[in-house]
Formats: sequence, C-alpha cells, structure tokens
Amino acid sequence: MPIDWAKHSRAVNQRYGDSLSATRHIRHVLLAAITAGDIMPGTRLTETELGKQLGFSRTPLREAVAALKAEGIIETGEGGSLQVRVLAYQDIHALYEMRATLEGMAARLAATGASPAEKLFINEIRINETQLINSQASAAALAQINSKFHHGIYLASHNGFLTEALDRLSRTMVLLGPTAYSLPARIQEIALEHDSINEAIQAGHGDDAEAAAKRHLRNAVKARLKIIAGQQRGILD
Amino acid sequence: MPIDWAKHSRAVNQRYGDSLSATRHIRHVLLAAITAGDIMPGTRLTETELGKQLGFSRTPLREAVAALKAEGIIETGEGGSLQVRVLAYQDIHALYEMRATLEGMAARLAATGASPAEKLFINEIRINETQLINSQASAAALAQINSKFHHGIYLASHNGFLTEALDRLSRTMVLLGPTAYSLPARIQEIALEHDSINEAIQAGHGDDAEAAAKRHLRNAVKARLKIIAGQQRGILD
DNA sequence: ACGTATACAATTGCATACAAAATAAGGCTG
DNA sequence: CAGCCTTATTTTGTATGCAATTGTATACGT
Repeated sequence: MPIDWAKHSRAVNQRYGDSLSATRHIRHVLLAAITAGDIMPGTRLTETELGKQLGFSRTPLREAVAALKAEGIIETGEGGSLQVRVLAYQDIHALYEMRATLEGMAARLAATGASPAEKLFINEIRINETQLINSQASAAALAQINSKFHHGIYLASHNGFLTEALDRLSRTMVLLGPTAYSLPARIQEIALEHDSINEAIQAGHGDDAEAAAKRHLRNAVKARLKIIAGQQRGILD
Repeated sequence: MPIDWAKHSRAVNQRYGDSLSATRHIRHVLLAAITAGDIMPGTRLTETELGKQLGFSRTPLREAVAALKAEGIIETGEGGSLQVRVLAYQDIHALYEMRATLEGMAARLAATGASPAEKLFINEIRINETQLINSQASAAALAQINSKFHHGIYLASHNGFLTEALDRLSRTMVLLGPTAYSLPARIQEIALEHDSINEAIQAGHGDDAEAAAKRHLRNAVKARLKIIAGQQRGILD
C-alpha cells in the first residue's frame, strides 16, 4: 500500500516554507514519514521507487539519504541496499543513557548560564504545558509542547554542539515508533518531573537541575521498557 | 597552489582498502586533507574544481559533501557556496565542554562495565604510550597512540551512541588545525593524566574515572587556549 | 566621481543516461 | 528431484548535461 507522501510534503512546506531545495525537502519528508510510522524500521527502500513516488529525481534523493545515513537514521544493508535503521534492544538503553547524560548537562548549563529572558521563556512553556494537560489536549499537542520544553533547555545551554547532539538523539528516537503520549499516569509524572527541572533552572541550582533531568530520563526509559514489553509502540517523552 | 590529493588518496586506500565506493573514498580524502591542514577552515570549495582534481564526477563528490555537511565539517555559506566550517572562539569552549562530559561518561562506563579483556587492552595501550614517549617518538605517532587510548575507552563503554558522538567530536576537532603534540611539558602531563584515568578504570572506580577524564579535558582546553593565544595551531590531545 | 543597473560568467541544483553489481528466476545436469 | 550454474532483471553507483540562481564586472546616468 502506497504511502501518502503528499501529506508529509504539505506539512514540510507549511513548516519550512516551499522554497527549500529538493534535497532538504526530501530529507524532512523522509523524517516525517518515519516519525509517523509510515515507514517501519527494517523496511527496504529502493531509490527508483522512492524518487518516483516523491516526484524527484534520484540525485537529490541520494543526497538526502546520504545525510540521513550520516545521522544513523538510514543504514545500508548488504549489497548497498537501503533500509531504515533497526534499533536493537540494547540500543534503547544506550540511547536513553546518552540522553540522560546530555539532558543533565543541558539542564545544569541552563540553570547556571541561561539569561533571564531564556529562563522566563522556559517557564512560560512549562505553564503552557500545564494548561494543555489540564484541558485534555491531544497526544500530538502534548508531544509537541514537550519537545519545545526540552529544546528550550537545549538552547539555553548556549552550547551548539550539545544542542546538535540532543537534536540528533531526538531524531534517532523516532525509530522507536510514532509519538503516543497516551498513558494518563505517565503524563502526570512527566508534569511533575518537568516542574522539578524547571524550578531548579529558575532558581539557578545547577546540581539540582542536572539531577532532576537525569531522574526524568530514568523514568522515561522505565516507561518505555514497559511499553516495549507489552508489544506496544510509542514515544512517551 | 594545488593540493597533493594523490597522497591522501593513497593513504585512504592503504587504510581502508581500494574497494571503497567513490563517495566514501572522497569523504575520507577530504577529511584527511582537512586534518593535514591542506584545506584551511573558511576555504571556499567549488565542486567542479574539486571533482576535476580528485578525478571523480560531481555526483559522488556531492554525496560525500552532503555527509560532511550533516556532520558539521563543511557548511554552506551565503549563496550556497561550500566552505570548510570555521569554528568561532566560543565554539572551542563548547566543544571541549562536550568532550569533557562525554569522555567522563565513557570513562565511568568503562570502569564499571568493561570486560577484563577490554581493561587489559586499554592498559596495554597505556603501556605502549609510555614506551613511545620514553623513546622520543614523533608527534604523529604520539597523536595516534593517544587516539587509540581514547577510542579504546569509548568502545569499552559499550554504548554505540556515545562512541559515535565522541568520534564525531574528534572529527570536528580537526577543524582546530593539524595535529601537533609538540609541547614536551604537555606530553608529560598527558601521560600522568592518562595514568589516572587508566588506573581508575582498572580498579573499577567509576567516580574516579569520570573525574580523571574530566580533569584531563579541562587541562587540554587550557593548553589549547594557550596555543591559540600564541597564534599557533595544533591539536594537543 | 560615485552609485546603480544591467549583462555576463561561474557555480550550484537537478535530471537523465549509462555502467556495474547484485538478486532472483529458470533451465540444465547429475 | 535436487542442486548448481547461467541468464535476465532489478538496483545501486557514476557520469554528463542542462537550467536556474548567484556573484561580478562594466557601463551608464546622475
């Protein structure tokens, strides 16, 4: 069954404008398709077919794929065939372990080095998240505001390499499946954990912020493992 | 003045075999040229000229460049022109800050989770390094054994994402200039610091290993800043 | 003489075409 | 009937060619 590329293409145009080069456009569309679960990990991709479906020639497609390969989202199997990377069970632990360390570092730096404006911005996002939760917002909306909260902390760390590494990890996380944010109990926990992080950042307590962020990620991997054990799919935070 | 691409090309063939695809070959050759300082950061690269000099068409060249762009080694300036990334002064701090955190994490994991064989391997490299230093080995040889020591710790962390992130940072460090390893005083310091890390790993003391690795990197950035202030160039460790 | 506009050159972006390699299928032989 | 070799088809890898955008230089007008 064919994938609705036009939908992802429109979403990319809406998000980034329609003046992107074909290479960048394709890159975002592929990421969106993987995020949405339209392309499952392990699926074999053929350049000719993809190019025909997307309406682009193979040249920009291959460049987009080259960038995705460098990021570890797509890998080349035997014989050079393309496939979406399959994360092993062990990789999940490694992934969250990395995120715990880096998010901890980002939270510490944000607490100690963010500007007043940045701290206010983070706090505002946090307030927004609370409102969304209380108003029973959709899982997609919650996932989006969650992403904003974390990304705001990344930026407030004032470390471009850290931000880039965390963004890369976030992109890799889409390999775990489509966003879900659908467990009510976990949503409440997330709210409390975000509060701890935010309060430590607002107070400028680096140690507390780092510890809170690490706790947050430890709980996240625990929830993730529970889901995997139950054969479900979804990204909690 | 033209660059001796053939030299780098031979080196890549010798290191990886001559059966690499043109795209991967070009990628390694470009990295080698940047590492050797043949292409300085900020240098404008034109695809046509590069392709002609390397003896390949623009298609694999562009794919290699796409991968390097995704890694942050090459960036597109205004108007889409290619250039080797220029690291700002602030980036240097961010880079070493990231390395300190990640190397600390790797050392901790190696201390607590490495197999006996891996610990023996790391220790052996450390012994080798001491011999090289005592025998007044060349800066290139010292840089190579140093790289092996660190990479051995990365692998012993058993975290593929951590290893990948650190490898990526190492590749980014080549933008700071050619390897030097030429300050005798610093060489002795490095030896002592490596010893601290190694001993903590051998003893299985995670906290000590992390602290020792972070100290090592703090001293490294200090030495680096001293060199930059003196308008020199070089990678110390 | 300085600023601006226009034309030209150069370079990037994309598409098509071709070559080489791999996979799958079919037939032949033991 | 099974296994292997051969062949055909699909798929990746590379090259070339064209179009569009950008940078630059020159000329003209003020």
